[in-house]
Amino acid sequence: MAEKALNILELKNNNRYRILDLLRYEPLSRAEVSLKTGLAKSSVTTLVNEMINEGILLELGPARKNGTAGRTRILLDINGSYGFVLGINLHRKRISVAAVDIKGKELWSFTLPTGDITTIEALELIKKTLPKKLAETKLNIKNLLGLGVSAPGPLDCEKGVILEPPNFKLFNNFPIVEALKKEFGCPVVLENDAVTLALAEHSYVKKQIGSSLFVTVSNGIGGALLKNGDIYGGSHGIAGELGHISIDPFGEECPCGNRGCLEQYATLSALKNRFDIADSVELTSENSQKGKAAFDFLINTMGTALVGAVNLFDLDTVILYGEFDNDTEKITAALEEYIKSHSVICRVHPVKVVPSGLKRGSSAFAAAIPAINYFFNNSV
Amino acid sequence: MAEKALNILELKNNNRYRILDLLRYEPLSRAEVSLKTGLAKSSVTTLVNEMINEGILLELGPARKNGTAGRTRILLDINGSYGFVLGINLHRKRISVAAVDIKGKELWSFTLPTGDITTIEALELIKKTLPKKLAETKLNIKNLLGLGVSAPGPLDCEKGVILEPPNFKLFNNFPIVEALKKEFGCPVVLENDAVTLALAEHSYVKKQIGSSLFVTVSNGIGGALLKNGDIYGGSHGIAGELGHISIDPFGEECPCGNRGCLEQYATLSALKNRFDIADSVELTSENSQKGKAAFDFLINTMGTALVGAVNLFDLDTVILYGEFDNDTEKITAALEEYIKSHSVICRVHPVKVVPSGLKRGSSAFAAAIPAINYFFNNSV
DNA sequence: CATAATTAGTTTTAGCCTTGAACTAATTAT
DNA sequence: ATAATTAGTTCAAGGCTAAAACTAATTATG
Repeated sequence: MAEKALNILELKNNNRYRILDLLRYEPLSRAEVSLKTGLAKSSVTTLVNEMINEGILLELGPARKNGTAGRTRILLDINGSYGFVLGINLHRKRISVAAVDIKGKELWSFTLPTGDITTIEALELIKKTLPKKLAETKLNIKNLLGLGVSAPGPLDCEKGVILEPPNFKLFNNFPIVEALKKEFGCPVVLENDAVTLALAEHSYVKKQIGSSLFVTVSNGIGGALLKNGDIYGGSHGIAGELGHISIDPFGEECPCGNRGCLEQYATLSALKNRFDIADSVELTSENSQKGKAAFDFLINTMGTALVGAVNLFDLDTVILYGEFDNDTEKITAALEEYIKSHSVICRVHPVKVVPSGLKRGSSAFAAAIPAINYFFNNSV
Repeated sequence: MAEKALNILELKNNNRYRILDLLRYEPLSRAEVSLKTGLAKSSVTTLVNEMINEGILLELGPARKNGTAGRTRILLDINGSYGFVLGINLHRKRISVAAVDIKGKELWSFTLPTGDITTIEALELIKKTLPKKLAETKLNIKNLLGLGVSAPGPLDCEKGVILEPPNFKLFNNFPIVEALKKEFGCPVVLENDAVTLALAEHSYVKKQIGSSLFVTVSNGIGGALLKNGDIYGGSHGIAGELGHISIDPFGEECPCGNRGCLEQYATLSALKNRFDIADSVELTSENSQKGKAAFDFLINTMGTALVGAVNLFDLDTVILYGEFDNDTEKITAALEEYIKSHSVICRVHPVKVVPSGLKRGSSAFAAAIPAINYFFNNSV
């Protein structure tokens, strides 16, 4: 209700966006689009045929519905080759880049190790490398429909500025969005990396219905909150900071200012230090006592933070992405059990904890998603 | 993006609702409405004049803008006497009811002590008492535009059912919305009590911009999350359960299943038991050592939970409502200080902690708000 | 195998909504 | 007193969607 009123000119666009948004998840016939949007069949015909002429949509050809009479449907699909976007993930020690077509297909990706580079140097690196790579892979910059940038920690997405991230000095307070917009002449959107991963999971792995929390575990612990596929961004687009939930107010001091933050306990490196284990495999090994202790510790600490999140957010799904590749199922099952027995809400609505369907190293791909979203509906 | 597409018939209604929604907060002229909605002046004229004819809007008469040339504005306002709604707050030991006109003015309210009553008896009591009171106060049931019901704890707002609340057996799993709809023949909406209070604060005390958490402290501790005035309801409309955030995983068992829940520490009765203090006055008294200890304890426990909420939600305001009437400013100031020094986000965006502007005992009034919202925009 | 039934998609006409421009109305600036 | 400014209205024009009647393509049925 807070947005501007719709004038009649925006109405058409609005309905076009709605149709596109439906087709992003699965090919549908005109009849099905009509049913799902509530628009009249005739309106769908008009809008769809316009978009086919413009090249955004494709007809996939006839497709039979099993065991029904009547004319065969003609499935519609987004035309992937209409254009593409670039995703750039900024990381403490590397920058990774991916090209993704508007259907969500990754065209290529690569990683640049950066080491101790300055902001200006990093920007120059991006400016030089991207056009070269585009030329090599025969992608025309004219078809570049947008650019998504993701980074850890607090950002100001509206202003397009990365804000003093802990353990991350690159691009500190630098107006990266403005700089890239100027260079590449396309829309540029900045988003938290956990947010982009959550959106990627929702759009291209499994549509998230209801309220879900996407948790990333690597150097730090990040999180992003989704409600029916929309990000809940909080006041400054930095909601979901699970890593700095205090699970022990008398615990060690954390660089963030708080004490006993989850991030100090439940990352792989923290567990390695505390329990002297070798790797994530040892966590779920039957033979290692140290591994078992570390596993229990992980479940208790992470579980405590998640119970808080479940109670506050009324979650029904928690998605885990990151370091604990090995036997993720065992970890998610244990966390689910922990939450079930420690949350009020769960007595009524059980929470599912599942591993992310995204493969590791999807950050650059994920960074591209907000740019695709922006293309499809002018909003991240 | 998830809703249905707009057909042209809904467009008009949509714009009417937008205009009404603007006028709920302050009287505006047609020109200002045009500016704020983006609708053409001529469209505003048409829509507004229609609504004046229908009796929903009123012209307040000419009003000068200070120091500008031109014709005087004619301020528009919601017509309070167009109709009213009833709010019913269900509490462990009482039911309170309020009549509120659609401008948000409380017409009357009263409280029924219920004691150990059964669900059926309580329902009968409501069915009998309300029409009697309406007749007494000369309110015509024809002008009853809606009915809002609020209750503590987990609910299923969509289905209109109160779900096994802890410490609250009344209406347990009872389809209250259906029953009342049948009896009174108007829309009935069910909402969590903290949610209704948050909406009341937003609509009739101070418009909440950004992300805010409304915290209620009484027998238990509840919470509701607002983003630009819209409730973030979570998966089942029960987000914000601050009271069962664990602040000590090794603490006492809570009836909810978790351990060391905030609710076990930071309510007035918990503090009374733990520190042997007399009342909330003692908390902020200069002379009481016990009071000081209790105060510090309150700030630390509540602060810990709030830091978690701030980090997860990226809050910029926390609003406190409830038991700590005495010297609330001192408590909010201390909490603000605690959060400032314990949250990552706050280093970038300071969080404000403020006492609610609602007077105590606003539950029934607040319960009516979702019904008003429903009247204005068909959504809670 | 022909006809009916069913489902998909298109064409065309009509109606509704918003708009923009030109207007009236009411006030201040000079 | 006249110009400038802001508020609000009227009305013709244009754009979007809807509904109905249509064509198209397939399965069910005897």
